[in-house]
Order: sequence, then structure tokens, then C-alpha cells
Amino acid sequence: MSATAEFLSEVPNLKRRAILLAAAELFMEEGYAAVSMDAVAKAAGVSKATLYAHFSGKEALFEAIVSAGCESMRRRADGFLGGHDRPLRDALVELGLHWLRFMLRPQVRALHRVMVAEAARFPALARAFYAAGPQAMQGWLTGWMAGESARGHLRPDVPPAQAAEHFLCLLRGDLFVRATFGLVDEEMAAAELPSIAERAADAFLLLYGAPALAPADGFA
Amino acid sequence: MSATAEFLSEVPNLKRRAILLAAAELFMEEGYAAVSMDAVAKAAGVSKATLYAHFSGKEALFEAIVSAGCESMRRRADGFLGGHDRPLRDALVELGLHWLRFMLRPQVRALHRVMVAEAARFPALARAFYAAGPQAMQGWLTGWMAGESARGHLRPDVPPAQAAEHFLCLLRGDLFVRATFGLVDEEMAAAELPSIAERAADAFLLLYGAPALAPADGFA
DNA sequence: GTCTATAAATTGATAGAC
DNA sequence: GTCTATCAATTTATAGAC
Repeated sequence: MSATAEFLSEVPNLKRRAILLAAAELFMEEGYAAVSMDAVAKAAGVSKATLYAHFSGKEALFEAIVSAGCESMRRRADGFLGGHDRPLRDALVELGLHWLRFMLRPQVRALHRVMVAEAARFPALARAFYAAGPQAMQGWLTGWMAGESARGHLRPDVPPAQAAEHFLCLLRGDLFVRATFGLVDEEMAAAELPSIAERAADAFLLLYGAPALAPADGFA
Repeated sequence: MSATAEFLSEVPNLKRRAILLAAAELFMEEGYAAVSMDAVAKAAGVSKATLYAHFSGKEALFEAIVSAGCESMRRRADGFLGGHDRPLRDALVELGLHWLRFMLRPQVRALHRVMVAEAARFPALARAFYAAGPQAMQGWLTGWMAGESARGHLRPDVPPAQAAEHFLCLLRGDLFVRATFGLVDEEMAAAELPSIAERAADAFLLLYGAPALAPADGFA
């Protein structure tokens, strides 16, 4: 259950990092309102005075953690995209698998859940989270799709943004709905991921693949 | 911002209904942990003793509200499905529009958000919510798809469950991601919904429509 | 059932010593 | 910067009168 926030491992100051790590774990497990500053201090092994010496309050602490998570997401997402030198279906399946595995990590799901829960209390943070996560991914994928389109691998009349959006939502499917409710067993899901990625890629190619490259028929 | 929980309007007892309504509004706006029993009592216009006379504690109160929401979702979803007597594309667009409008209602989004946030604290409730909401919808749609398939309107080799899942996730698209982060302006989105439903229906038909019925080409 | 009043513990935040 | 000790306010929950 415990999702250690390794996206905070680069914080230089020792105590500050201990505080951020402890607070991140607590926030991701219990939610914002349920976590007390006492609990953070205790879990971090520091006094409350030290805690308040580093962060002006609970909100600032939360914002620091989520912001660090956002930066981590921005860096990570570059790795999803491969070049344009492979068969399109292979590239789609691998890209889809990478992305699914990332999105289903307990840490990512936990941060996602907390941010959904606190979107009303931290609207600016919610916007930043969406921009650094889903929007960034969709933006990069849109660029990648444009490249594929320019190479004649996609229908020329389809906007790359729509192709990117539809590929991502085909990947999410019902699995993500279950994941947001904590109903996905990580190990059980891992076995399903390849077939999900393949079905999404095949569906995508049928929708947006250039006629010559689309699979002949039935992919079920 | 205030999302009155009209799914509680059938509770007979006056004070009990007042408590449930006030608590639902508070929970949906502020989240579970941030709402105090004091605040519920005050908002409901009753004393705390009365509150505890009706509900054994905060958890029981929350469970009663979400359970009522689940029952409401179960009843409501029947209305989404039309018959099989219309052109498939028309039926899909109307079904999609109904469903999108329902899912984007502030009340539904608020309940969804709270349940996502509290899934770890109330695992049984999260399961019940998923079963009464997304799973029930997908189940009904699967049956409807099976009917369309039996009438020869869909590719015969496609499992109805996959067709239902993919149609729903094409409908969700990125709009739902934004909605869960509170980034969707309801009125602005309302204008986009028809075109989203139409694009989803066209994509769906291209994927799963019987070859004779699929649109000729480019639907972008 | 409903109320007022209150118990017992916890909350976010700070003072002052080192 | 870090600690112990503590503030005032709020938390869930209950006693006892009506």
C-alpha cells in the first residue's frame, strides 16, 4: 500500500527531504485533510517547529509535493516516445505498454487520486497537474502523430490531435476507471496490459491508419 | 458550485432527509475528512445529538449518502438506452449525448470525485459505486450492442463487451480527464458535446459497424 | 427524538530555550 | 535550524434534561 515518493529523491537538504517524503506518503495514502501536521512531523522524525521552519503551513507543504510530482511527470514522459523508424503497429504497442505501465504505478495513481480529490481546494495546482501530466502527454503524442502523418502512415485528413486523443482513450478503456476506484490488482493487470495495448493499436490503425497500412479486417 | 443532492429527495423522515441533504452537499464540496459533524449538524439545522440519533457516526452517514447515490445511478441509466428501431448512427449519437450530459452534471462529478478520493478508506463502497455506475452502464450497453449485432448492424466477430467499452471510452475522451480535475466549464462544454458524440459515433461505426453500414471514408 | 452542555482528544500553529 | 512545551480552536462523540 505504501507508495514511496521517489520523485523527491533529489531534494538536497536532508531534513527537508525527510519531511517531503513523509508528507507525500501520508497525503497519497490518506488524502489532504486527513493528514495532520503532527503526523507529518512524527513520520519525518522532526519536530513541528522544524516542520514550520521549512514550510509556512500545510498548504505550502502540499503544493511543494505536487509541484515536484509535476516536474517528475514532465521529465518522464519523454521516454514514452520512440522514433518513427519502426513499423507503426509495433511502435504503437510499445508506446501504449510503456504508458499503461507508468500510469498504473501505485505512486502515479495515488498522486492522481489526491489531485482529483483536492482540485476544488487547489485549482491552480489542479491546472498545473493536468498540464504537466495528461496535457503534456497528449501534446507530445500529437507531435509524434503529426510525424507519422507526414510520413504517410496515417490518413491525411485526420487532425493529429484527434488521433492522439483517441489512441490514449482507447488505451485507458475501462481499466482506468477501475484503477481510479482502487479496484485494479497491479499484478493481475500486468498480465492483461499487452493484449490491451495490442487491441488499442489495432483499433487505432483501423480508425486512422493509412488505407494501405490498415490491417485487412477483423482484429477481435 | 453547490450541488444539491436531489437523489435523496425520497427519504421519508424530515430531519433525516435534512441531515442527509446537508451532509451530501458538504461531502461533495469539501471531501470526507474536511467535513465535521458539527458542520453537518449546523447546516442541517439540527443538534449533534439528533445527528447521532440517526447515524452512528461519520462513516455511517457517508455510506448512507453514497449508497443512495448508487441506487439513483442504477435507476437513471435505463433511460440512456433507446430501442433498436432507428438508424444505428442516430441511436449512438443520442445515446452518447444523453450519457455525456448525465456524466457532466455537477452532482455526478462531485459524487465521482468524492468516491475516488475515499476509495482507499471505503473499499466496499468504492466497489458498490463502480458496480452501480460505470459497470452497470457498460453492462447495459453490452446487452444493447449484442442486440445490434444480432440484427446484423455490427461486425459479427466483435465481442459486444469490447464494443461497449470502446464506445464509452471514445465518448469520454480528454473531456473527462479535464472534468475530474475541475477544469471543464459546464456551459462551454455543453456546446461541444454534440460534435463529440458525433465523432465518437463515427469512429465507433468505422471500428465496429457492419461493413455495409460503415461510412464510406473520412469522418474528420 | 430532540435539545444544551460538555467531555476527551486532536487540530494548525507558535514561544522561547539552545 | 532545531527542539520541548504549549496555545486556542476544533474534532468526534456522549450525558442528562425535556
